[in-house]
Amino acid sequence: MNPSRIYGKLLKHFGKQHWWPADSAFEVMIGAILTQQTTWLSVEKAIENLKKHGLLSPASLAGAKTGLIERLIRPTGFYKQKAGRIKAFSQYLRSRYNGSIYRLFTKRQTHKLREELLALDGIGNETADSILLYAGERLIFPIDAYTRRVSGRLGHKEDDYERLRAFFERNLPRSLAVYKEFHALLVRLAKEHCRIKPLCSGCPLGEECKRG
DNA sequence: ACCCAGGTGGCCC
DNA sequence: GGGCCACATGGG
Repeated sequence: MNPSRIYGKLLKHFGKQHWWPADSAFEVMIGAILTQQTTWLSVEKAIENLKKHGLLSPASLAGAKTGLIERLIRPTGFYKQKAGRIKAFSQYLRSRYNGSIYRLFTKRQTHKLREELLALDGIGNETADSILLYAGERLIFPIDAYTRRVSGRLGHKEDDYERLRAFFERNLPRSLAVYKEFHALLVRLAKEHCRIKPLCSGCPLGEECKRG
């Protein structure tokens, strides 16, 4: 399969997705943790709750009561785990970077930053890469379950995270805008057409899909 | 009453 | 390297 051609088709069919919806890089990072294994609608509610309580900055979240964070993010599920993780993440930003997202991202090699993020509790491959791309403006292509499913349907055998990421990064133009948009488009496509019960009518991929 | 959601970490072999 | 499991609310 040719990712660039797929990207063109999806963009033409769906239009721009305008990811990542957030008011700040920190909001992107917190959203990236909250959105694990849940719907974006739930994350929006949680983010709204945090905002209402003034808890959308590293300093405020780092000092908040864990029980309060749990209550505010409950709709996203796994809320005890996630509350501890976003608090610990905020404390890490506070102690290591004085709460400055700018200091976190500026003058840092991407792969070093990636290793550093991966070492944190609750930040795995996809979350780290979403943060790097959408909050850090790094040329990293995140692989999520939908991207895996779509590339499988397109006949691509590779399933290993790093190899799949390398494949997309090798075959896409080196453009932040393209990376951001394509990842979002793949999610959109999979949601509408590649669920377990496939809804293939109207799928913009047509004959390219080799399901089964 | 199921099944799924923009994963991660722990444990096992 | 892989396969299973817990984590948990909310919507179809």
